[in-house]
Amino acid sequence: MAPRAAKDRVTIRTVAEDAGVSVAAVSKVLRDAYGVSEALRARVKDSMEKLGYRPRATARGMRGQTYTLGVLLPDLRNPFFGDIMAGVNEALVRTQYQALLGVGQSASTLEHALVEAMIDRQMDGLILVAPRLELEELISVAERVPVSVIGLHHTDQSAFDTVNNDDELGGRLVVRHLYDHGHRNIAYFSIVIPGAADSASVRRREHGYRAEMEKLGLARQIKVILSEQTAREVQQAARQLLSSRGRPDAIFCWTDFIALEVLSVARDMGLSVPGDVAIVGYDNIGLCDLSQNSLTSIDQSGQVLGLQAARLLTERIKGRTQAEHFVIPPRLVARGSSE
Amino acid sequence: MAPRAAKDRVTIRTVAEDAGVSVAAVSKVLRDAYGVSEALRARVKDSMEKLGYRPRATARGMRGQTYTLGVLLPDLRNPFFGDIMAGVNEALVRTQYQALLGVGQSASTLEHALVEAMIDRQMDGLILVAPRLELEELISVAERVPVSVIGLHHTDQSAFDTVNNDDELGGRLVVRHLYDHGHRNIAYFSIVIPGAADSASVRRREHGYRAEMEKLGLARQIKVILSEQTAREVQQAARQLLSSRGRPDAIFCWTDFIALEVLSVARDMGLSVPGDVAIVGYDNIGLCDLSQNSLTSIDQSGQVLGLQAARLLTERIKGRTQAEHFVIPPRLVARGSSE
DNA sequence: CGTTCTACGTGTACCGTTCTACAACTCTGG
DNA sequence: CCAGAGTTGTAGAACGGTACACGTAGAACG
Repeated sequence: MAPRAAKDRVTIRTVAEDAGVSVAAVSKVLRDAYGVSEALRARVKDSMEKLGYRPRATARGMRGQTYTLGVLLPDLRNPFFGDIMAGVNEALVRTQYQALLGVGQSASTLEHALVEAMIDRQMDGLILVAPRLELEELISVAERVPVSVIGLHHTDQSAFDTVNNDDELGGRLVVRHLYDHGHRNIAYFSIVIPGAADSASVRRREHGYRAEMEKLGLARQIKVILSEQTAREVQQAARQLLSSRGRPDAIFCWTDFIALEVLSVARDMGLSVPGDVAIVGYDNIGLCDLSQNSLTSIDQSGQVLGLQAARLLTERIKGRTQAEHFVIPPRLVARGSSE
Repeated sequence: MAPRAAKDRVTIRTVAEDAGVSVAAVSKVLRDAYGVSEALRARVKDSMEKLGYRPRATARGMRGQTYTLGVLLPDLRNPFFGDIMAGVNEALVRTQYQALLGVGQSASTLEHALVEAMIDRQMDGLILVAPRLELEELISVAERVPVSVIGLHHTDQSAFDTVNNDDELGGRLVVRHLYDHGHRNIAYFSIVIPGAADSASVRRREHGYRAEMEKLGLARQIKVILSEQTAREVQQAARQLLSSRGRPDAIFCWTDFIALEVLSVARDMGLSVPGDVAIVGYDNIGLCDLSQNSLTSIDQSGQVLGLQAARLLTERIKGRTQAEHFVIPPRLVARGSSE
């Protein structure tokens, strides 16, 4: 059997006894509920302190809240999600809430299982980051628990809140920037996301790219490369693209993580960046700043995304029923890979 | 109020009724407990399927297990921890257990709070990755819940299991490799970890470095640089080191994450790598392979670390009381930054 | 044939909270 | 001085599982 502490565990009853009040009174103090005098509150808090009392979240979950928020991340190797989590934790510090993460590995079956697991654990709310779930399922989840989604522009949905940067504008900014630096043959390097809705970031950035290309009279130069997500496939697609006859003179990669791979292939092939080909990413992760990468990117403030998502979620838990959709303006950060 | 489903929630009682058995019988099926016939098990499983029953982890936690394992990670921007999590999840797939993560941001107060939060949530076991907690506290935690530690060589402890690679050997391998490539003036670039015990990876690697240097008659060349963890401080320390008169011709960085920063500074200063200075990291994260980094590193198989930690933890939960200490042999992966 | 096992199920106390309903007490104003 | 309103505290029923103690039936045994 697992090692357990003796039977002398301190519960709400121990505290009540010590403070000479009822269990219900202690519970009220715990929840900052209405109907306790300052004197009683102080007395109970003293006892809790003295006894080192900590409320058991599992027990609370039976009737009330667990004060736990679940965060679903697609992947842990892309440091961008670290930025988001930093924001989430920042929003939650000094609150009673605790964020716990699950990693879905960008697989819808895993994500589905994870979301269900979080609901089974009676989490008070979920932050879903770029989930690969059907809208239908998102709604079904949101009916059971407050949800805040990052990375999907479902701005017409009332069942859950969304937090995004303006991906379409981001795409336009990139094209505009490259155009201003003399590039015309600009490709968009994207990945295959089975069943990706038009609301997905990857699509919105593509829209922005297409729209700006057309606006600049470069409709015929529009080229979208689709690769599988794995490093191997990305490299292969990049190699193929860079060795093709109509090689683009600039590549807009849908994330920095992909851009770094493309950059690697370009270097490997002896191409000069940005001389032979300019490369731009998206997310502005810390690695962009390293001189060996010096990657131009769009900053979408992952930390702010996380912070806002957590804020909206706690609001919703508190009772808001109307949906809110938060959009952050993207900002281009120019570096050596494009100028 | 948060959106909740109606009162028709399906509980263990609903299932029992539907299957025409007692609640206890259903519970037994759920837990794969002894004393249920195949026929009954099948009948109950059918009902559960039909009704879409899912046991509430909060309720289970009150008396039994929650089937939840907590993982404490120091940081989410270093992709190495993604490798570890991949291993953890791999070990847990097709079990009843679910891993949930917390991020301690390498701050002992945050880590402390997180561990307590996990205990409050009645998690069945904890995997602590390179925790910045005093040994005393580790033991205190391990007395309350099964614990498996990654990244601290407390091989004499019986209260918890440990999983590590042989960091000392790793350090030796690096020095040996650099020596073989003609380097003599080899520095160890490390970071300040307040109260880091001798058991910490960062120290063991240093030991290996020192030992091998001495063995090779390079005792007088031993040089250990200590920097704060932030990118800013690391860069500053690296710049100082690389512009000093006695500039080393090789730098062994305690992690890849740091090595990439040092590499950046070297490039920035116009130094040739490995011509002017060779650079070696530790962890062998995916980024090492990118041609712009081409970073020689020690592979410590993060995935295996995670997998073993999860395996040991579930064993301990099942009842093992004797400690196990798992060690993985490190492997040097040579790349352009050192040859 | 009676006794003892073993396998299979059941009944129900219990886990530690929250929350509803209500009692007791204190004011306030007529 | 008392009705009514507000405030502060209490009792006890949930919540949804687990696990212990026990009942029962059929098999094995001597």
